Amino acid sequence: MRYRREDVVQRAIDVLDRYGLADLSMRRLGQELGVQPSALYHHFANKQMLLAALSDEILRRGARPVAAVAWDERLTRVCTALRDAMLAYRDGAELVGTVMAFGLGTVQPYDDLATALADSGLPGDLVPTAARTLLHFVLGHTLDEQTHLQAGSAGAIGDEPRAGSDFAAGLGIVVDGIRASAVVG
Amino acid sequence: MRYRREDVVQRAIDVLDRYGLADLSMRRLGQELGVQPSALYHHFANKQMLLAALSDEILRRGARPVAAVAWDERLTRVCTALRDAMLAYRDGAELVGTVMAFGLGTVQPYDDLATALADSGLPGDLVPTAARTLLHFVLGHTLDEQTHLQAGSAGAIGDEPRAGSDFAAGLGIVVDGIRASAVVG
DNA sequence: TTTCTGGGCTGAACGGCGTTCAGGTTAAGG
DNA sequence: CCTTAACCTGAACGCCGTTCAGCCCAGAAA
Repeated sequence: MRYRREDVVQRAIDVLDRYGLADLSMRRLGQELGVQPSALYHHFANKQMLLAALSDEILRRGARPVAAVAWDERLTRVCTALRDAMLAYRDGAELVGTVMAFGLGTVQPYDDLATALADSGLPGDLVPTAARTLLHFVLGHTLDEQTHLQAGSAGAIGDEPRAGSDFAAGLGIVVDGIRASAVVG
Repeated sequence: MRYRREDVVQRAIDVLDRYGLADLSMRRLGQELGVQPSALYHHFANKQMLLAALSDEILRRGARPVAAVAWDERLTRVCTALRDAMLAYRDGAELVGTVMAFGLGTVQPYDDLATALADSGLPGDLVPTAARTLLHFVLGHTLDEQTHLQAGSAGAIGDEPRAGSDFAAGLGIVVDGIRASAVVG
């Protein structure tokens, strides 16, 4: 059985979802494919690049077209779609977060936010700042949520549920802040 | 030479600041102390606990008394102090971030924020949400900033400087959002 | 059908890593 | 001086990412 790049990505996402990021090693993935670990280096320069490809694929699968609505509603939908995309796979938020921290992978999420912010009436030089602020919130909140969710489902201590509405509330705060800067500025 | 727990923490912070988190291994630290790696396990149950102790110590060293000023000014100072504390050591933000993600280490930063938010007029059930939102922003922004700073000082591509004022601007957005919820709610 | 070619892979090794454990050593209080 | 507990040794276990010389075989070209 010979594989192409996309086959490896698919299988890696399987392993990620079943065993978690910590157990997604090159050796494990090779074994899962019935292949030597070194074979993977014909598809990816190193593990970082493989992870970047995983992150991109997960975000691509979670991408949803955003309707042309009011900028704040649109912003909410983009952020929620990003969150949902990461929550769709085990350790998805951790994966996407580390890939972005290394400066690898798509900047699609940032671009989506910047685009939505263009209609907000925000002064142009605040758009990148606002986009990054939203990104940091969504990444941080989702990472937190996913970690606690998985810790809970692993039979750990009964962490307060902290409903998904907490995300909406936190996002509301940030969007309100953007609105304030948009109206005043 | 025999060491106590705090000696190990001090030396580990040295290694962290000089070589970075990736090169802070138990073997490396043992070697730095002239001690077998296994000796470290008499002071810490595992590496995670050591890192948690490092994180706590770094935050403790950066702690500053916050004056009794208006809640928003106070919030800004607490967040800035947290950022400064993490920026004071190489990979400080990454360290503190991972320790908090694992649910280890102090919750001092969270408590400080929650305390400052108590005077904001925010409805009580929004205080935890707002505190976490601020925490996610500060952690995410500082991690980003520190990563790019260090990449830049390593002679990499000339990333746009993105002045420290970007932090203030982003923080301003979130604080504005809190003010909006405080006034309306 | 045969030849060629290059993408995919093997197998072994290198130098790391966190962690465990049985037992030795040493500083400090009685 | 003796005891005791804290501290440490040395070796091993089973992982990890990555490199490299060379083999194999599907499919295009002749």
